[in-house]
Amino acid sequence: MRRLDFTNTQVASSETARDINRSVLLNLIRRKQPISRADLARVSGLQRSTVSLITEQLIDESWVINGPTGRLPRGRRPTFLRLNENRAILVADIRPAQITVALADVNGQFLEQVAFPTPSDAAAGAQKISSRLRDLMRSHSKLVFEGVGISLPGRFEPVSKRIIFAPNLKWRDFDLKRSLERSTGLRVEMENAANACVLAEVWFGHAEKIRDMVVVTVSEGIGSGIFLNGQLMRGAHGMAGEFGHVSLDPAGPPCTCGRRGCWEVYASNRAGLRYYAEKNGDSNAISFQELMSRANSSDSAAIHALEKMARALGRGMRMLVAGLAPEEIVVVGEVTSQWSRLEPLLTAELGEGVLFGKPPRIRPAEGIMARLRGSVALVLQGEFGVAVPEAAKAAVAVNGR
Amino acid sequence: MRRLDFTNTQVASSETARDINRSVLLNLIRRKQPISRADLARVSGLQRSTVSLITEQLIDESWVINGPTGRLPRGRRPTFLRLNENRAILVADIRPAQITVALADVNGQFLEQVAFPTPSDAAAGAQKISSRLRDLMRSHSKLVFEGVGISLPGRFEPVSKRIIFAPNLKWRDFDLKRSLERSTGLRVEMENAANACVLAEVWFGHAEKIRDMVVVTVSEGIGSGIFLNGQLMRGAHGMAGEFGHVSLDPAGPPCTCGRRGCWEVYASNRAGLRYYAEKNGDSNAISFQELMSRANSSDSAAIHALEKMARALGRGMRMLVAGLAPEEIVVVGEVTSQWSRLEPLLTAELGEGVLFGKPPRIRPAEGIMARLRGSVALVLQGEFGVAVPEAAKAAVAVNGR
DNA sequence: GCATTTAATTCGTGGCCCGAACTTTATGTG
DNA sequence: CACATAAAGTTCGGGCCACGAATTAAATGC
Repeated sequence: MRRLDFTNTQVASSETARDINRSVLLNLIRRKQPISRADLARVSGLQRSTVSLITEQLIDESWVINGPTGRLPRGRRPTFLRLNENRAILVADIRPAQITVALADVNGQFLEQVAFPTPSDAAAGAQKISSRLRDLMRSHSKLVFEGVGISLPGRFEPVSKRIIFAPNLKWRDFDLKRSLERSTGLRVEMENAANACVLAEVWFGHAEKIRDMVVVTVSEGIGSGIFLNGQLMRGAHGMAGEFGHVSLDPAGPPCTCGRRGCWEVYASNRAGLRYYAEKNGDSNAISFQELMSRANSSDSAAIHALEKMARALGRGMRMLVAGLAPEEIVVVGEVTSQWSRLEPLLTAELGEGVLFGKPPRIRPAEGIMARLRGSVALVLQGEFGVAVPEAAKAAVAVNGR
Repeated sequence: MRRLDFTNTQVASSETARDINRSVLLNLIRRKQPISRADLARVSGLQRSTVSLITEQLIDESWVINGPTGRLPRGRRPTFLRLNENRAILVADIRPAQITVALADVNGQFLEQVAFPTPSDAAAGAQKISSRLRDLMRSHSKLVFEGVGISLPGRFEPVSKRIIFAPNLKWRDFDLKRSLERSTGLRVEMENAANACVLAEVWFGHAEKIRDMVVVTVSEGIGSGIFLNGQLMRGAHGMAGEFGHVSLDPAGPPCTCGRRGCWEVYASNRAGLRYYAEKNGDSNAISFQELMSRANSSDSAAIHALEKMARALGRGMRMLVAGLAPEEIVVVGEVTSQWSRLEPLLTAELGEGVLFGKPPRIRPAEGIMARLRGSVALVLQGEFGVAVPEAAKAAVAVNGR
C-alpha cells in the first residue's frame, strides 16, 4: 500500500467567507475611516445586509466604533464607522546604538515614546525593554493592549524566533520573543527592520495598490525588504533580502561579511564616511549626520562623498530592478534628508540600468519612524489579515476562474 | 464629500469555500492518484460527506473518473479516483532556432510532438504553430481540448499579452495570443520560458512542499524564474527575473543588452564557447553540444571552458541566494548533461557565498521538456488553481489567526 | 403633509460544510 | 451460515453565511 501524508492541507469551512470578508471590511474601515456602512457596501461589493452584520460583529469585538452621523443632500444620515482608538500596540525598535520603545494606537499614531542606549548583552536588553513596556502599560491602564511588535537589524529562526544573525547587534542566539512574552503577558511579534519598513509603507503609506515594491534601508549597512505579489517575501529561512551582501565587484574593498565589493561596502553610510575621509585626508572620525551637515554647508568633499554614495546606491538598485521589477523602490535612512541631492543620481543610474518596461518610481519612505510603524502593523496583521486588497484577491481566487 | 474608489475589493461569497475545497481536492487527486474518497478526506481534513459531494461534482465535470476498486484487509473496498486522461492540453515552446508543438494529457504526459525551424517573422510563426495545433486536434478528435499553453524566451505586456521584449527572437510587438485564439478557438495562455520551468517543477516535479525556489535557465543567455511564498513572482510589468542582465563587474566584457559584465556574459552557453575559443585559439565556431562532447572526450580546453562557465554560474547564484534565500535552485539547460562536472563547482561557489543559514539545494531540472510541461501547467492553472497547498494555505488564512 | 431619497435593518432563501446516522461491502469466527 | 467487525461511501438535519427583496428609519423639498 502507498503511504499518504496526513499533514492536512488547508481547506475552507463555512466560516471562511466570513473571515475573509471581515478582514476586507476591517481594512477598508482602517483605510477610509470615517466611512458609512452604505459606502462600505459600495466599495467592497458586499450586500448592505452583510456589511451590517459584519460591522456589528466588529463593534461587538470593539475593534470598530460608531462615530458621528454624516450629512447628505437628501435621505437618512449615514453613521460613520471608525477604528476604536482604545486598542493599543506596544512596539520596540532595536538598533545597534539605541532602542526605542513606543505606544501606538491602531492607526499607527504614537502616544508616547522613550529611547535608551542599547545594552551589549541581550538579556539586559530584554530586561530593559520589558521594564519600559510595563511602564507604558501601567501609565495607560485604560487602553486594551493588543500585543508587542519588535523590529531589529537581524534575522531569527522563523519557528522558534531565536535570534540567529544580527552582526551589528551582538545578541546572538537569544529568544527575545519568549522572554518578552513572559514578562509582559502579551503576544510578541518580531520582524527584520527592512521588512518592518515594508509593512509600514504598505499599511500606513499611500501606496495602497502597489503589489511589487522593494524597500532599501541605508544605515551602517544596506538592507532590503521584498514585497511582491502583495506579500512580504521572507525566503526559506526568513533570510531573504540580504542584497546588501551581493558582491558588485569581486576585486572591491573587503566587507564585514568576509567577502569583497559587497553593495554595502559602496553605498552604506559607512561608505559615505570612507569616501569623505579618502577625499579629505581627514582621519578624524565624524558621524554621518555631521557629514550631511557639512555637505549642506557646501563642503565639496562632503558633497562628493554623498554623491558617490548615491551613485553606488543606484548601481546596486539595478540588480533589484532587473531581478524583481518592482513598481517602486523606497529608500529608508538618514540619507533621505539629502533627497534632492540623491534623487537625480539614483534615477540616472536606474534609467540607465533598466532594460525595458517602465523604470520604477523611486522615493524616500513616507513619514518618520518607519520601523516603529511597521512593528505596529506586524501586531495588527494577526487581527486584520493582509492589508493589501490585491493580496486578498489573489488569495480568494485560488481557483482562478 | 470625500471621494471613494468603487473598484471593488475581492470579497468572499457562499461559494468561495466550495471553490477553494474543489481546488484542493482536484490537486490532491492529481498528485496522489489513484486515491479513494476516504483517503482524500483524511489527507485534506474535510469531512467524508463533503469529499463525496465535491468529487461527484468533479466527476460530473469529467475532470475525474472512478477507477478500479482497491483491496483492504477488512471492510468495504475503496473506489479509486483519478484524473480523466481524455482532457488534453496543447502546448508550444518557442525557441530562437526551433519551435516544438505538442499534445499532453492532464498529467503532463506527452502524446505527440512535432518540431520545426522558427520562422523569422512572427505572423508566419503564428501561422505555422496554429496549423500544427489544428493537425493535432484533428488527429485526436476524441479528446477534449482544454487550451493552449505557450512558452517563449521573452516578455509580453501582462494585460494585452502583446510580445514586447524577445531579443533572441525577433517577434517584437505581436499579439500571438489573439492570433492563436482566433485560429484554434481555444483559450491561449503565454508564459516566459523560465517561469514556465518553475511551473513544470512545481506541478510535475517532486518538490511539492517547496515554497521558495529559483529556476535558472542557461542557454544563449541566462534567465530566471522566481518562486517565493508558493507563488510565481512576475513583477510589476511581468518583467521580474532578468537577473541574467545584472552586471557583476562594471569593467567586464560588453553584453548584448548594452551594458558590461552582465552575469550572462560569463555564464551562458555563449560564454562557454567564448572561453573555449580563447583558450583554444580555434576561431571555428562550434555548437555548445559539440563543446560538451569534446569535454567528454577529455579535450582539456573544453573542460576548462565548461568549468569556468560553471564557476561563473555559481558566482551569480550568490546574488539569488543572498537576496531571495530560496530553498532550492534548479538549473535548466543543455549544460545539465554535464552535471557531475558542474555540481561540485556550483556548490563550492555557493557555499562560499552563503552568509548564514542553510545553503540552498542545487539540482538540475526534473525530467526533460521543462518548458513544455510548464505550459501544460499554465493551462491547467485556470481550472486547478494554485498547485502548491502552501500557497492556498496563505490564501485561506487571509485573516491570519 | 406627502413624495422622494438614502441609510440601515429584517427576514426568507439557497449554498455550503459538519457530523451523526445509515448503507454498502468486505473479512473473519463460532 | 449467521453474526460481529471494520472500513468506504451516502444521506440527512443543523448551523453558518451571503444574497436580495422588503421594510423601517430619518432626512429634504415642494
